[in-house]
Amino acid sequence: MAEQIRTRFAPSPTGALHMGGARTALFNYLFAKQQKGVFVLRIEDTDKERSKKEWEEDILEHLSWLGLDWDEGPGKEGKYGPYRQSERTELYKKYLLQLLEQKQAYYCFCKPEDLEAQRQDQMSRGEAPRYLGTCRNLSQEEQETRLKAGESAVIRFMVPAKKVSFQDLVRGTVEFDAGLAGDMVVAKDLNTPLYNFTVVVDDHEMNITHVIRGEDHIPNTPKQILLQEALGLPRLAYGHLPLLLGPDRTKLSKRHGDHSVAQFMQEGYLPEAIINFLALLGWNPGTERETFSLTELAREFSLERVQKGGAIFNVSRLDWLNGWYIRQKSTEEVAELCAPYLVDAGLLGEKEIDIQKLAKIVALYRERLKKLSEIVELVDFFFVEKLSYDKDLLLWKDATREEIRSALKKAEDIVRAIEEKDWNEENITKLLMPEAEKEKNRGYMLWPFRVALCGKKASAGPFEIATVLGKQKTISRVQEAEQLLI
RNA sequence: GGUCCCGUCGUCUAGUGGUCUAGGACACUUGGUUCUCAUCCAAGAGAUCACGGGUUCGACUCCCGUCGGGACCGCCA
Repeated sequence: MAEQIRTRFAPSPTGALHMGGARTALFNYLFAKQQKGVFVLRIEDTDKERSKKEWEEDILEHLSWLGLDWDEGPGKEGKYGPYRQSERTELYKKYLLQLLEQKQAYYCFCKPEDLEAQRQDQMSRGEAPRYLGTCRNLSQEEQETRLKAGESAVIRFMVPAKKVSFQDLVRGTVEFDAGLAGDMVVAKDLNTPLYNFTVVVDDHEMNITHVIRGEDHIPNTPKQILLQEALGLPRLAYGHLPLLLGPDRTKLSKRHGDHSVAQFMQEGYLPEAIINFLALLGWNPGTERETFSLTELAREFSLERVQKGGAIFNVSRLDWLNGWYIRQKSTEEVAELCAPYLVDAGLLGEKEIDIQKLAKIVALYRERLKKLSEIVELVDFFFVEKLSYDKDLLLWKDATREEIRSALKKAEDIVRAIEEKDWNEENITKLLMPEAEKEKNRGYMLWPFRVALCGKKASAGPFEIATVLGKQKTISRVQEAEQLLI
């Protein structure tokens, strides 16, 4: 039996889960699921300064919201835990000691300021900045005495000066001269290992088989491979994903605005839409199909079909997908999803939520929604007592106030004659439409009638609105409009 | 600057030597459907396949070069 595929998403809790991270997580999830493998979530919180519990919570919460459930990770302990690097210090220490004993790592006493000056100097001369190896040949004794004397030091890995090439799952052969940057710091001390080191240890210890991450990690891969070789660990499979880009074609970042998943969730984007959108950014099924659920994606996904070039994060496409997913839902479901927005806007009390009633309103607007948050300004007129709008809005084309007012009066009379029990869309349409036909064109009656009911230049149809509004409110709003025109 | 990666409509992309006078989707424009908006339907505009040179009977597809864009060069991850 072939070895089970294991992928991982390894965010550092130094900020909210953003779209780029979500897409990396998604691709790892899809690859694992499609191969009947395991998707691991590992929190890389070795940077004690910048890591915050709240960010970890944000990441966990939004990953779950997106439906990217991890098989192992925080809250879902498996046999390779713990899944927070801050809880694995002893493990890293063991490997650090191994490296030191093998004389493939050494203590470096160079001052950060000196190193920085060196870098500046190299840069100014147009050279590649690299560590010169000042402490590389310090004897064991000297290292120990200086350490005992309390001199501050870091641990450097003796990077072999050789070319490393690996088969990237999306790019093919990638070759690097790893020695170029000089010996790298793998830990500040035995209890404070750094990124490139902990990744190598954990990916091995957690039995990860495929490392799928952003293209920005390509330069880290050869370093990690060399570390694996020094530690005697097997090499993993790597796949580097194209970056998510801003409109200026640079890596998506804060500069391009807030792209946290939390933000999109608040605005009323559906997880299905975000997943679908993200999946098609850098990957495609090879068919002309555009919409996929998570499960369908997991079935279709393959790393071979992942794009090499970066992709611009194009919100209008997300909007279209989001609208599409909203239209796929039942009115009850959409009402359920919209309710919190109406409550937040103060249009509805928490306790007054009646999904059946709300569904009738939502039914008129479901196909107009791109984001759930838009529901508020679309349907607010159903919830307020008195409308406020510019009276000129009632005027249709070249009609005079008088003409409009009399059309409204006619509509009012017709509507008034309808019995409460017969108040439904069919009847209202049947009685009002012929009358509207008598005008120069229907707009002379329908436009002001509709504006009178909702106070907006764009809305659902007048008969639908009247039906939901009810007879009393319909009549009073038409009367109010007539008043405005006097 | 060095190293590495990438380069088909505005955007996401299909395309693995001939079926491509380059297909789809979003966005855009126009028309149709009960006044508006949206949906839906139909149509349209939009890509000298970055450029130059090879290889080949034939290149968007293979090779080389050029140009352009990006990522990375931390005691962050």
